[in-house]
Amino acid sequence: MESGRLIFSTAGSGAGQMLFLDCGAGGGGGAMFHRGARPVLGMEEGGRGVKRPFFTTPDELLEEEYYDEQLPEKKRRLTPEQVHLLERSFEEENKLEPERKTELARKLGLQPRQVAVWFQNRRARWKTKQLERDFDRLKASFDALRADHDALLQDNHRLHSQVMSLTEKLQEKEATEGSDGAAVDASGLPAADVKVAVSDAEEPAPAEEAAAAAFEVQQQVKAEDRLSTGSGGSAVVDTDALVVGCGRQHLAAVDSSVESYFPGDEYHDCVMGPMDHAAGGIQSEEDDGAGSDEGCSYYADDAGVLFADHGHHHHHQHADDDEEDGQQISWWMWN
DNA sequence: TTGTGTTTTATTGCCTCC
DNA sequence: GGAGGCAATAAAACACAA
Repeated sequence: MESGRLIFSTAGSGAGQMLFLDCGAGGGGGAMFHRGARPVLGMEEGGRGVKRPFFTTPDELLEEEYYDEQLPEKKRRLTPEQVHLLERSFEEENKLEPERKTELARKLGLQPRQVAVWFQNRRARWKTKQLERDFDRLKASFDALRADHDALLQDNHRLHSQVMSLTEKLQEKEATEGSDGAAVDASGLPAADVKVAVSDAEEPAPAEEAAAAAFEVQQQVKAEDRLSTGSGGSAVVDTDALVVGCGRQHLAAVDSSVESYFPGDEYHDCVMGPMDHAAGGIQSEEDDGAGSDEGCSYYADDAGVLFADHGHHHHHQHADDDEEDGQQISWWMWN
């Protein structure tokens, strides 16, 4: 098409509607529509310079002198009143049904096409803003998570120190008692691996108490380790890295990265989700505070100590015995 | 006044839905 | 296949600093 004007009538409101199509500009924005009838809300002067009216009468459009004088016609912005009405309409509903489009066009003295284009552009702007808002929200969330992660790392270091200290004390105590011939390791397992075995004894020995305390601390350290060493500090933790055995006879925390004392197939049916430290609970991707995996629920108490509820059985890691059947629970520790 | 960045109006081409 | 939506893009209009 040559650069120039294409005039045609439209099916718009009222007789004498004319469209003027200037194809000279090329590219995306070359074509301009000019409405034949005078607008209800016409263009006005404002800002800088004198503005020519975008819309003209059919007579003006047909006057050659007008063309010579006005060409090349330029884009004209909508008046504040037009924009205001369009905005109000957009707030009510951001999609435009044909009837509403026609009605708006009639009210505003615009082509229905212009109204449709305005809505389209407005939706695009809204989407951009929405993306910015979403980004800000996600960034804030990420920053908070990172701060939490940093705090956990610090806690982790502190707890590691405590574990080291307690372990040293325990070893000293064992060495002293061993040299006196008063204490004998009855478990048959290497002393470096097994710190304590809680049996039917009513009162734990002092060494056992220390071991239990050290164990509890280490449990938390291990759990936090996994959280803090996840993918770039993400809150989404690989559940495979956090496994709790839920057998009938035993309850034990097993670190899959460390060689387990237990047969793997005995505890495969209970997988621990990540612990939500802030909430004092464990979160799966779908649950808040508690989750389940194939009949095995898991949660944490106020101290962040892990529970596992396998079916109707309820195990607590620092309980001395099973609440339901009183079966013996052994404490295990690893280095 | 001018150069430059931003906003607004509009087209084009592709896609989806009926 | 036509209508409508959307992404990409062009270009005019506008804002603003130097």
